[in-house]
Amino acid sequence: MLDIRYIRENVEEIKNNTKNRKADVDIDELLKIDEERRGLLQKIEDLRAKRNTSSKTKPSTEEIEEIRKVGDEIKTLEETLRPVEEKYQKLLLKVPNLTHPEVKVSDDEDDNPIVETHLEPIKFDFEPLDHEELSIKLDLIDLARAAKVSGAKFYYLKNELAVLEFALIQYALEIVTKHGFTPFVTPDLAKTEVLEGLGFNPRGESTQIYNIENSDLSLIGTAEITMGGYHKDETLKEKELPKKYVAVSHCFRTEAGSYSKYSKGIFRVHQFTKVEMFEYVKPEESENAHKEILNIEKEIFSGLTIPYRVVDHTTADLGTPAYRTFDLEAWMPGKPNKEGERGDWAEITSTSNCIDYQSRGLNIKFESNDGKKELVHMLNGTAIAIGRTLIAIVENFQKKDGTISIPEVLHKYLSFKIISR
RNA sequence: GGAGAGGUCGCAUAGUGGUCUAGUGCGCCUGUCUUGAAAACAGGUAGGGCCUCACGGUCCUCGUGGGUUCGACUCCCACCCUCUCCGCCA
Repeated sequence: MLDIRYIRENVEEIKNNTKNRKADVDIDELLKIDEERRGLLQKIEDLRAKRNTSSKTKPSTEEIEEIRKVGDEIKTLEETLRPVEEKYQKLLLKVPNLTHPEVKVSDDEDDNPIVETHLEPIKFDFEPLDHEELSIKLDLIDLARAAKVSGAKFYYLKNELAVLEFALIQYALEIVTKHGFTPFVTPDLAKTEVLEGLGFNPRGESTQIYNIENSDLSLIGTAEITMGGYHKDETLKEKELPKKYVAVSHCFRTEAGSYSKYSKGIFRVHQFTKVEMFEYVKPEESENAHKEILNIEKEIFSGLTIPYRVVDHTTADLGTPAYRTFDLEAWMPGKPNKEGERGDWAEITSTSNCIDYQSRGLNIKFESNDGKKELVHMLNGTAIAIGRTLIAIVENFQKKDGTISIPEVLHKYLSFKIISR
């Protein structure tokens, strides 16, 4: 979340930012509620102070009667405050993070500037299939039975693809740990307070998050949740920073409201496995840390020889907690482009610098060597999202004879170099 | 899941309705002493909100949330976590 004091003191900037980011939150309303809240708080505290001094020592009968009235008054005001406080919290959580000055202001989500492109899209001397057609032909996924057992947008991985899941995890872990990241396997569920502190909205309308009935737990949509919550309510020492983590988890998404979006095969699913990088750094280091994470993502996909490009999210496409976000988009020969032809770029990784937005929400600080305490900066980035990477491999490395070759960097984890039947 | 014990200021402990605005020890910081250090002695040692230019004031937090009471670390209820034993289980 943002600092309410900052919002109060920079109203125009916040309003402008909120508009640029197409966030659905009324700043004037927030400020009004905030004022109301502080007014009530002041009254309550004055009354409490009165009661505290009166009740210090044993009061007389008349005094008790008087204090009781004060108590009743406090209770009434507290009841008035409660809904105000709730509304205030709700509104404050909806205010998006500040935006990096280099981010392009746009109201078009598909307007993300292309930073660079690595490898040209692969040219085929035959009509390439999409991953669904190919995978079913080669008995690598089973969507029909997944629909029977779990519903639409679930899948079984079979044969070589099932094994590839683990090879990709190992490949990503090997590269990322080489850069000094500590490996983790995390819980797949987390508490509402953690989700909210990180800027996610687990219980709102059209949420992307599955909630567990009769509990305050949600299925995580990314290990960003569990690794971001890892140091909740902690004060880290300056010398232990940066903390660099890489975590394997399952990710669950309801995909509410995504009916019109591309969802062939396993492109858009309710569950997938992902290896995620997460960092806690000093404020002055977050910009460089963000670049480093992006470079690791590039290293991973360059290693796989998958064509990709890097895009820089516009204000319209930034998530609530992000200050700046870069995506890698891989070339997917089977995905139809806007003109309906086969072959398009598709998001395969995403890395965000959330600066102090999440650390404020979760109360994560660091103590500098001279004893000062300050909020840390928090960043996340995909090392590898298995499902979409499988799509990229299957589609890009398909051969005319219907087989699929496996990128060389993965060979050491596998007993096969080609998928054929 | 059942039975029992417990969760207090960085750590360890005391506190069973009103000098607890939480004591003591350790640790840490400052000072005295010392060439320096140690020891000894003295003092200081949480976080957050609100008001204030500031000095400062005030409120909240003893696992969490409710309740009883003029007043709750202390009493009642629910929940969470840890430990021991039993049961179940990959």
